[in-house]
Amino acid sequence: MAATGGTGRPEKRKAITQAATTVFGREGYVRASMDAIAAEAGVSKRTVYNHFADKETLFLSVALQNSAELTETIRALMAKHLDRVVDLRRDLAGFAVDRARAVLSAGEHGALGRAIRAEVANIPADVLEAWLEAGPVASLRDLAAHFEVLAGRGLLTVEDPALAAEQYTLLTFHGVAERSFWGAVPVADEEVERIAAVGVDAFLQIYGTPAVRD
Amino acid sequence: MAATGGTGRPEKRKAITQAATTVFGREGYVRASMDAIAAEAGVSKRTVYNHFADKETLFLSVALQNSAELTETIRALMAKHLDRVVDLRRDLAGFAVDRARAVLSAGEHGALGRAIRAEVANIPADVLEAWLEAGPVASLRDLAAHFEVLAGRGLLTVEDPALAAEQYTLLTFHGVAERSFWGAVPVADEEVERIAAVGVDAFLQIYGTPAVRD
DNA sequence: CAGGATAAACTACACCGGGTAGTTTCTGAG
DNA sequence: CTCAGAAACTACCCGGTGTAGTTTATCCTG
Repeated sequence: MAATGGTGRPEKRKAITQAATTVFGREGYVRASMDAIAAEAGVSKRTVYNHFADKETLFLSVALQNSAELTETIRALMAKHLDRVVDLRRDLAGFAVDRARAVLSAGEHGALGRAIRAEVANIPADVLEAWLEAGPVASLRDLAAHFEVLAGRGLLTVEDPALAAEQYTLLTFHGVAERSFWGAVPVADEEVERIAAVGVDAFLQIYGTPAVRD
Repeated sequence: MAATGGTGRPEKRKAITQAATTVFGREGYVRASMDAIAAEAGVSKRTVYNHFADKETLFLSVALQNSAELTETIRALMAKHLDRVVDLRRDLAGFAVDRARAVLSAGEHGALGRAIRAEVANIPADVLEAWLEAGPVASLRDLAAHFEVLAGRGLLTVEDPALAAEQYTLLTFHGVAERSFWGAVPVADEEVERIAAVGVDAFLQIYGTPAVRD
């Protein structure tokens, strides 16, 4: 019967979610088996079902958790690069590179995002919305807030910070994301840096103040 | 044993590839069953295996075919909007809207692309490369050629046509593609038009000649 | 040109080995 | 006495094959 809630020993639960993240990220939802997840967690299948009602519940749970964690990671990268900007072009490019690496690294950080994108047609609308809200939408909002500050300091000319954040993301990130199929295919580091650089160039042609646009 | 080649009655073969495109697009590779494909084609399962060695061969075959067809569709849209440009902003936006609709329509045109993106980790590298070459890469090249012509006419200031084509695609298309998860989630028509409009605005701020940039 | 033989292709259906989600039962440990 | 481990069990579904009989196209013969 097992509630979806916090039944059972917390450390087992942690091991299960960790294992599920790994296996779902590696195999995708359909291919991943509950046996494999239990084995990866070093736990019996009985224990898995003691913590999570069924496969779908487990998947959606780790998906949401992963989304929030990744958003937190990106938020930290933003703080690192955009809180104390001295060289705008350099800092924007630095954030772009770090974010691309964080999301598209072979590790399971972004791998689960691939699984969600693959399974999106079979995810309930409200859960999908929650995932978006905890992940991409939140990051976009964070970035927009940073751009607003930078505009206030006269470093950017931004009328619609949300739009600027989206276009920055498109120009510096989505090209790599698409090329690497969201991390499934490796992309060389220098390629990531090159794309970040030309993306920031383009971004600054749109939003840079004259002092920085050249 | 059935070769992958041209064995069997051509019309049956056509029915099978058509059905496979539909079912793979709707269900994804793993969920789609050969029984379902045979049923959809109105053909016995044995006939399917008479034409295609196995499930993977069938999938990769229709994937490649679909990629080429979609490229041809987009090529036609480019010709329609960009061969005789009179109002650059309007024509660039018109192409963006039409392409987004063509690729992201609920119909199976782009649905198979979702299946490939979902399965990309399990696709042989050479087949993936062929798919890219017949699809996205080809479209990018076509678009770059058009931009070069427009630059020659003094309508755009373009040093690297390939880069301009990629950035145009990012700014006017990838935002919608991501938002709709490549067609899995519907996007309102006016939203597509809005994104195309602001995307073209940004693009022209980067590449427009002074006469058209305002 | 008619028509029947021939070979290739297709259908229907049963079948196999294997794998899956989820449940249950029994056992042992804290 | 409660919870978790181990493993077997149920009730499927899937990819792929084998077979026996039927359709379809082709072509040769009269």
